[in-house]
Amino acid sequence: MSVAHAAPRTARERARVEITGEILSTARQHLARDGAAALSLRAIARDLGMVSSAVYRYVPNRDALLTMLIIDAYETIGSTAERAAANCDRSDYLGRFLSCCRGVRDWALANPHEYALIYGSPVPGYAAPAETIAPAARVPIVLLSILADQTADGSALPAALLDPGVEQSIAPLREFAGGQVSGDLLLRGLASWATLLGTVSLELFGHLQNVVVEAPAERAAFFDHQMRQVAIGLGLVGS
Amino acid sequence: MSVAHAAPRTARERARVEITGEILSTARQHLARDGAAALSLRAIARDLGMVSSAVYRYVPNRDALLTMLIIDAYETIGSTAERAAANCDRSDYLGRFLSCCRGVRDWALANPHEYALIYGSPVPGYAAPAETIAPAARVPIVLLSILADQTADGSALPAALLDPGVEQSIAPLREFAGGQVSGDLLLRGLASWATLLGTVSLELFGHLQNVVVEAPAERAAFFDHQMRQVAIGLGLVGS
DNA sequence: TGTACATCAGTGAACGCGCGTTCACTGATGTAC
DNA sequence: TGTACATCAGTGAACGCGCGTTCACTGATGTAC
Repeated sequence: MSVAHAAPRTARERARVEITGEILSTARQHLARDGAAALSLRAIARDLGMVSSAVYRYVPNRDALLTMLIIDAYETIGSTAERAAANCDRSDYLGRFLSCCRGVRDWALANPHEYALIYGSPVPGYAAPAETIAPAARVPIVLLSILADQTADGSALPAALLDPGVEQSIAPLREFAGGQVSGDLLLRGLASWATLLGTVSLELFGHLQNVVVEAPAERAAFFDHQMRQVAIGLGLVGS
Repeated sequence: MSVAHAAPRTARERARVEITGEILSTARQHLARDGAAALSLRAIARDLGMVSSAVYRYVPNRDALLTMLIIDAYETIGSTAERAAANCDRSDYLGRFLSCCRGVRDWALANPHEYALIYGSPVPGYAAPAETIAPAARVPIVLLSILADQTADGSALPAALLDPGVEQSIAPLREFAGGQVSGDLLLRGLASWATLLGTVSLELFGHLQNVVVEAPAERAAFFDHQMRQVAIGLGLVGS
C-alpha cells in the first residue's frame, strides 16, 4: 500500500519542491517590485541563475504563474482579514468589522501590486481559472460571518422588505449564505464590501489626492471614520 | 495684430489637426479593443499607414498618448455623469444622484478598458501629470454639487459633530467645497463615491460572479438598489 | 550489491515576435523679399 | 507675381532591448531485476 506521499522522499523530489518554491518566491518579489505586467519567466530564471527554458520544468507557462500569484494574494489578504477579525470577541461585531477593514487596508498599503493584481484592472488576455474562486471568497466570508453571528443572536437589524427583482438578483449569494442572513442584510453587507474596496482603491490608486490630506495619520483617521459609518449602516455594535 | 488662431489657416495646419485627431481616435480604438497595456505607437502608425517614426511628429512619446487617453476618459465619463444628472429637476436630489450613478455604470459597462484605465490599477511606470486633475474631478463634483444644492435649500441632513482629526483629514476637500457643505456630509459624499466606484469595479472586474445573477436585468436591479440605499444614507429625497 | 534502463532537470540555441526611440535624409509646403 | 530660403511631414534604416516558447541534447538521479 503506497501512501500518497505528502513529504518528498527522493533527492529529486526534494529539489523539485525547493526550486518550485524559489520560483514562486522570486515571482512574488518581482510582482511586489514591478507589478504584474512586468512579470517575466525569463527575468525569474535569470534571478535564479537558470536558463530561461529550465523554468518550464516547473511552471507550464506564464499564465499558470500568474494564477499562483493571484491565489497567493487572495490567500494572504484573506487570512489577514480573518486573523484581524479574530482578534476581537466573537460578540464584538463592530470590533470585528473594523479590525477586518483595517487589516485589508494595511495589507493593501503594504502590498500595493498584489492588491492591484486581485482588485484592480483584470490582466489583459488572462482568464481566471476556477481555483481562484474559493480563495477570493475569504474576505467577503469574514464580513458575511459577522452578519450571520449578529443575526443568530437576534441583534441584527430588522429585515426590510425587498423588491422581488432585487431579492432575485442576489440568488447566488443567498444560496451560499444558506438563509442565515436576510436578503436586506446581505445587500448591506455587499455594500460594505464595495465601500471597503472602493475606499482602499481610491486611496491606493491616487484618487484621494487633493481630497484627503496625504499624511498616514490623516489617511488612517479618514478610513477609520468611513468604515465606522459603514458599520453603523450595518447595525453593528461594540461589546 | 495677429489673433491667436483657433482655426487652422494653412493646409499644413489643417493636415496636422486632422492627423493628430486620427492618431488619437485610432489610439482610442486600440484602448477600447485591447486595453492600455497593449497600446503601441507602432501599431497605431501601422493602422494609419504611416511609418512608426512619423507618429513622433505629432506625439512626443507613448506616455503623452496615455495622458491624452486618460484625460479623454475622464472627460467623457465626467460629461456623461453631468448630462445624466442634468436630466432631472434641480431639486430632485435623489433623481440626480441615481441618474448620475447609472450614467457612470452604463459608461463603464460600455467602455470597460477606459474605465479600467482611470479607475483600475495605475499603469506601471506612468506618473499622471497635473493636467489630469481637473478632468478627474468632474464626477465627484457632480456628486458634490447635489449635496451643496441640498444644503443650500436647507434640506440636508443635520451635520453630526466630527472628531477633529477626521475633520482635519479632509481639509483639501473642505477648501475646495468652500464651506457650502458640512464636513459630515462631505464624508458621506466621499463614501457614496467610493461605494459607486467600488460597486462598478466589483461588477466590471468580475467579483460578483457567484454573488449576483449575471443577467443584465438582475445586475441593473442590484446596482439600482445599492445606489438607492446609498442615497438614503445621504439624506437625499425625490421631488 | 551491481547493472541496465527509464526518468527527468537543466543546457544552449533558435524561432518569431514586438516594442520605443533616434537619426540623416527627401521633398513638399509656407514665408519674406 | 516670382524667387530664395526656411520650415516641417514623412521615410527608411537602425539601435538595443525584451519577451514566451520549443527542441534536441547531456548528464545526473531513480528503479527494477
